[in-house]
Amino acid sequence: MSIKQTLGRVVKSTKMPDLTKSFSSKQLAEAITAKRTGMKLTLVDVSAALSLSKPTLIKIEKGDTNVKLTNILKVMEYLGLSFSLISDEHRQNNKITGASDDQWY
Amino acid sequence: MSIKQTLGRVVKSTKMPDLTKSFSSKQLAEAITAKRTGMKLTLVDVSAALSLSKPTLIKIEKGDTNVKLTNILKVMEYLGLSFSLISDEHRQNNKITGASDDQWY
DNA sequence: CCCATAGGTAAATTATAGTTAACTTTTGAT
DNA sequence: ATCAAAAGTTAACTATAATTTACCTATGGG
Repeated sequence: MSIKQTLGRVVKSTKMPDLTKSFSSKQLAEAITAKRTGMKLTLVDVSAALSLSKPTLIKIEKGDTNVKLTNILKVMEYLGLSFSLISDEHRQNNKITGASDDQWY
Repeated sequence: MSIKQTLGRVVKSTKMPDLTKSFSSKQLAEAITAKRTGMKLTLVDVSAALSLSKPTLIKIEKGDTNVKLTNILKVMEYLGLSFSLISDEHRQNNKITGASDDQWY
C-alpha cells in the first residue's frame, strides 16, 4: 500500500466508456478520466508526473479540443491509452481482386 | 472532370500507411498526406476548405504534435479519417467471470 | 460537525500556435 | 528546357493555449 493511500486520499472511479463507439472528443475525455480514476490517480498526481498544469488537464478531461495534441498524447501514454487510425472508406471486405491498391481512398 | 483537373493540377498520390501498426504521430501524418493526395487535393484546397493556413497543414503532415487537436480533427474529418481509442490493459479475453467490471484498468 | 483532500475556476502573465504574405524549391507535363 | 503549379520555408504579427497562484466548492472520513 502506498503512502498516499495511507494518507486517506480517495479517488472515486468512474465508469469506462464503450470504446467500440465512434470516436468523439467527449469519449476521449471520458476514457481519460475513467482510466485515471481507475488507477487511483488524482489530477495533481498526473499533473506532477507529466509537468502539465492542472487547468490543462481539466480542459482535456472536459473534452476541450483547444489543446495541443502533444499534451493529450502525454496523458494518454501515461494512462495506457492510445489511438488507432481508421480510414472511413477503407473496405473491410478486403478480398483479393487482382486490382492495384491505388484506389484505396 | 473538374475545372481544376483541366487546369493541369497534378497531385501525386502517396501510399497509405499500414493502419494496423501501432499509433504514432508520424503514422497519422502519413495517413493524412496519403488520404489527401489520394483524393487529388492540394494543401491549398484543404486549406481553403477548412480555413486553415498552409503552414499549419504542413506542420500536421510533418507529424508535428504542437498543433491543436481541433485542427487535426478538422482535417481528419474532411478527409474521412478518424480515431478509435484503445485501452492498453483492456483484456481481449473478456470471458464472463461473474466479477464486477470495476477492475477494467 | 470538522477538516483534509480532490475537483474545479479565475485572473494575470508567459509561451507559443496560428496567420499572412512573400519568397524559394521541387516537380512534372509539354 | 520551360513553365506553371504544388510543396515547403521564413519572418513579422496576432491570437490564444498554458502556466502560476490563489481561491472556492464538494466530498468523505474521523
